[in-house]
Amino acid sequence: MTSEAALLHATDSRLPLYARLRDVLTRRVAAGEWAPDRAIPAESTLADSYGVSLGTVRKALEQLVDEGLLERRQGSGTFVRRARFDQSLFRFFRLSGGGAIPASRILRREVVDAWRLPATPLGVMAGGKAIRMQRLRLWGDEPFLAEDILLPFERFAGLMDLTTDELGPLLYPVYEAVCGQIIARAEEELTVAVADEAAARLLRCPVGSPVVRIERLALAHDGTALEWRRSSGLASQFRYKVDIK
Amino acid sequence: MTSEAALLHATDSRLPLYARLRDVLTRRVAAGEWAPDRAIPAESTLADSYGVSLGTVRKALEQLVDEGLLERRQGSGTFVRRARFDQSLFRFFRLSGGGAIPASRILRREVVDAWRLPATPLGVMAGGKAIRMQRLRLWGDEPFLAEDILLPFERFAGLMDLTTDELGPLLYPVYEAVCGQIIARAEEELTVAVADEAAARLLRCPVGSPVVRIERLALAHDGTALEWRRSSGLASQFRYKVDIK
DNA sequence: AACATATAGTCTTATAGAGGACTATATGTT
DNA sequence: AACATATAGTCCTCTATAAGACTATATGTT
Repeated sequence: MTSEAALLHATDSRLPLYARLRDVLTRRVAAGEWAPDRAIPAESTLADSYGVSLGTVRKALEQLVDEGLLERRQGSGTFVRRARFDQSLFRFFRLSGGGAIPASRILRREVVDAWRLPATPLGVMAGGKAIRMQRLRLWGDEPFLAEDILLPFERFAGLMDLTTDELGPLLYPVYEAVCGQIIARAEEELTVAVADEAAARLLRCPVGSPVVRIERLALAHDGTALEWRRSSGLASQFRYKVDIK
Repeated sequence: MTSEAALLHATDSRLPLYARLRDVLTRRVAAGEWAPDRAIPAESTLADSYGVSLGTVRKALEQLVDEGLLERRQGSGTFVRRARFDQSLFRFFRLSGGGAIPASRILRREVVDAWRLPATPLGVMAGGKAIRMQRLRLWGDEPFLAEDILLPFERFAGLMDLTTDELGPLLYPVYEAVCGQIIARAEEELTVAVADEAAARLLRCPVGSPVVRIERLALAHDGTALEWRRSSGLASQFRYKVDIK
């Protein structure tokens, strides 16, 4: 359409055309215009809509694919990518049994005043109430990860209506199905600590043995913080591989 | 030239043209045809040489840039990228004082029979002799990393002619200048362990305190293993950030 | 010697078009 | 109902061309 074309060319910064188109499309995805796993308009359609050439569209899409926002399937279309990083655990922990998802046991679930929390993560949930969950992840009968999860109540109130059994081992799909909240990306920070009494009891290890601590802030497409969690895992199970170039 | 063009089109796999060109160029870089920081032929030249269009060359180069093999400088040329990952420490350790390189102290340097080594890394140096160095890295007067480095003697014999002072805080430039060995990439694996007596003494920490262990295998462009090292660092200084998508 | 200016060479952006490859759906046949 | 085949729609490869932007060097001027 001419309206969209005008809109694009109006953002008359010094950025090249494909970069402007990329930013425009990012905003449309962030605004939730297309649901995850849904096809966005075809390259040729976009080219027409915005009044640019096919190559320019392709270059914009290419970057968004690299960023992990989109996903292309030849012959089928270009799709909003659904983040699936519960597998991130496998990057960090050496877990026997390939591919399968470790079991979860929810130990606690409560609504708390956010401002009462020990260290409110980044002031995210300032003011309001928060849902707090404690969860244990285990491989078979062996616990290897203790999690402390914090969610802003107003967005995730629906969670409290479910039984803990209904929550299942993967939370992010539940967030989406029950609360309509979609996790787009996350920032993780790893450090090493020693197990305090609580952690030692949960992980069945001696007090003072080393644990890896993972703090994760999960964000929506538009950058608002949706979930914070701190996980403590047995350091003996920890392993991480990197390729450096 | 026609010879090169023929060579490219002869590799008549089912791979697209740009992928074949990419592989051919990879081999030329790996063969050391262009030194690091040296410009390779211009895009237009390559297009002519191989008898393909400019767009095809650009797509091939693009991938090599993404892989970290090449580097483009507008107006100037396309260059073989020099791997500079001594900064990888900063990804893993929270070091006060931004940017500066931590000091090094070489504690030991000797030639050993490779087959005598406790766990010959990947059987790399099988048979021959090896250079073994022990090094301590410190921030000011604070030691934070103890390194055990292994090199195949036949390639790195020249190192034994230098004083340990001449080695300096960065080894890879020395490898290149003195021995002509260029590190292209590396594989690292991180685990958590507890300090044994030797490590505790070096790092000035109690025996049994948690340490992060980094095992690195550094490789040449053609994939031959050039250096293996195991570093142990104070876990209290360890921190690693990731963005997940 | 210092500074401005031109110039050649390089990568970058953008366009247009043609044919191929792949996928999902519709259609027809058995 | 099951299976093959056609078809439309999508992304993918490759070509060709033109003008812009940036860098380094050469040249000229002061």
